[in-house]
Amino acid sequence: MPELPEVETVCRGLRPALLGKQIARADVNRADLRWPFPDNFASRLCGARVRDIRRRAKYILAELDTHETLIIHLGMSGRVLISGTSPTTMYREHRAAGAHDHVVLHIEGDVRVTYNDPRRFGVMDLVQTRKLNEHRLLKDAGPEPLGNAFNEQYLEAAINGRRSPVKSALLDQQVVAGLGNIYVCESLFRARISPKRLCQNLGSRRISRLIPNIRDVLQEAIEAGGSSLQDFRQVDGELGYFQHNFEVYDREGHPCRRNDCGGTVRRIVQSGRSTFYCATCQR
DNA sequence: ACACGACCCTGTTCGC
DNA sequence: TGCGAACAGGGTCGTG
Repeated sequence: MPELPEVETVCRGLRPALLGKQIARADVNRADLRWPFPDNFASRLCGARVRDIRRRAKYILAELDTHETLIIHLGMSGRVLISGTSPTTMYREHRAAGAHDHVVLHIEGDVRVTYNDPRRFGVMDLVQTRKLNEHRLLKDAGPEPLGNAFNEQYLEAAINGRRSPVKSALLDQQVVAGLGNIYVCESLFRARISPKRLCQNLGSRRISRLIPNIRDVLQEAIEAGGSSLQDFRQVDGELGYFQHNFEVYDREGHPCRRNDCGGTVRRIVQSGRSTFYCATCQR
């Protein structure tokens, strides 16, 4: 579920609840997610104050005043929910502890941040802030697709000579950081590029079309609060709305939405993942 | 170096 | 209604 727009939505929701606030207690309810939690995880969080919250690729980075940064990845099914009982907060009331609530941060002022992840493909780690960029999960990440470094010259060089389909290349987090299956499908549709086209046959015109279409679809999804499939929620429990704007994702057999195209959305499998596209207008 | 499949784990949906 | 197979937005690892 969580690709760049969903992670960005979570970050934006966490900021008002956490910035400048102290973590009074951390309940860590199991030993691991995808990997073990770091040593003394709960005690290192306890008493820390949150100085900054930002996103890099699909990672949430919470910088603490203890010179450490909490790294959170939502995997496929990770969710973050904020609750509170204080009348000064706008969050829904605390719920009973649920299945798969693996970590609960108790924030000063009776606010809770709950991390829930049924499949446990998520990750949490705590590292020295000054070494953040050397972290194994972050050091090889490609440029942010919404940043200036992600431009035509960069992308052309990054995928030049690759033999793989463009779909696979765009899913590679070293090529560009933060895209996932949904937004790659949607970007390729907007750019009218077949997901099966090999990188080496893209040509500069298609590459230049790709850049603004990737940016636009991500920006629009962020503004819609992300996409809610299954039960992805924003941190306050609200749904995201961008799923209503999908043009190909999960629309197998439906008519292509491009004016006068007349094609039908197809589903194929590429490197084990579903790809949705219109073979009539994507070339 | 690159590209692909298997794998991690649980929940939901679909076909019989 | 029950049951197994297929599938799901993530990434890593080993293999050829």
